[in-house]
Amino acid sequence: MNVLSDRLVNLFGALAVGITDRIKKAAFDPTIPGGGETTAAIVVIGHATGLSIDELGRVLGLSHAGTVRLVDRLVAAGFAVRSKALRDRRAVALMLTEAGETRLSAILQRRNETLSEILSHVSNADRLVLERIAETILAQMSDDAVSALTICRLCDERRCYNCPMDAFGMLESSTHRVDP
Amino acid sequence: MNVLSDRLVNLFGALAVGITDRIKKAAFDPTIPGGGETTAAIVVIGHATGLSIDELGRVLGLSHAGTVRLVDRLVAAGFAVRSKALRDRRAVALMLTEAGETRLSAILQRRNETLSEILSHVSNADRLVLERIAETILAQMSDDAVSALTICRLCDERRCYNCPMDAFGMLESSTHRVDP
DNA sequence: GCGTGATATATGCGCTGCGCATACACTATG
DNA sequence: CATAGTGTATGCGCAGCGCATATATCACGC
Repeated sequence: MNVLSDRLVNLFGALAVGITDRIKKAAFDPTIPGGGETTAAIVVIGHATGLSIDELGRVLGLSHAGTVRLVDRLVAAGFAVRSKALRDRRAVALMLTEAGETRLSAILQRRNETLSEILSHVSNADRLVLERIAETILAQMSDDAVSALTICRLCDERRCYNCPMDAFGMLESSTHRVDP
Repeated sequence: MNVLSDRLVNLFGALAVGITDRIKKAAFDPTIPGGGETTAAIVVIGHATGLSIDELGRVLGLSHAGTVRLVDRLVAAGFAVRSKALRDRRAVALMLTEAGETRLSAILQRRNETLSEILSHVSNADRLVLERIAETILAQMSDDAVSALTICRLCDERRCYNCPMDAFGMLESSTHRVDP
């Protein structure tokens, strides 16, 4: 067993909590109805376009009913649509509207700005180590596409070249994103 | 301006979100009534013993009324008590009961185990760098005791030797913790 | 000492988001 | 074509929170 200092454990935990607070605060959009994970829902739908309500609920850790209401709010606000799934006529294929895509871009931009500002105080050499550490830990924190998407539910995955979470595959119902 | 890769931004953000999820899941105690930040309240009261409801509310980011109800739940469950503040007879000095201390220990232990397991996959050399990075970032993320406590609201501060957040001082109403 | 504004706490009220139970539609398998 | 399984939707009630307000105490000026 390695020597693992209590101090590192605490600093690392505090860092995660503090950074997450900042991310959520930055990503929060008051024009999107509903608090909690509603903002994350837009990111997830944008990334895994065509996913079902059931899958979205598992990614966000919500009950089925809660997810239906969340989607109701998103649809009512004009940010997402329920379209017909290709394979399964029971299922719904969720996708963003133009307005939803606009919100998504704004969310991701604010998130990226916040994180960039924070990371700007870390030296170039340390950034390389940090990237390796993050990659190592992330790779062992997920089992499947759902848990990977849960962790990445506020990520700008289009700008995550060689994302380690791609190894966990995609959701059943989501269509492949076509790169612009 | 330094070169800051989009990939690092995303991995770092995903890491923070994923770790925070794990921490909150580990810290969550079903025997404590009320979700949300109720668990964190026990940690905060344990650390800043004697703090007022107003201060607790600012640390947790809740309204005054919400904090009063949170404390109501904690008191009803027997985990905390409202005692009389020394200086100000309007204010309440919050402190944990024996049962509350027991819960606190269990919460912190589960948190520490979770984080230790995650960090066990990081090499010793990288841990040194990670500790330095965390220290650097944390030091510039706080302004005062309230924001420092917010970030540390799930920390085991008794095991955080030379904690960088100590630089931001203590809350007005909290009495100094006496080391055992 | 006394009045005035600020501060700390407590409570009535209503809203929102969520989960549970249930109903319905479609699929899959025999 | 019957039966079990899966995906979605909805009635219902609850828990947590914020807003507005009331009460007690403090701080300060006169």
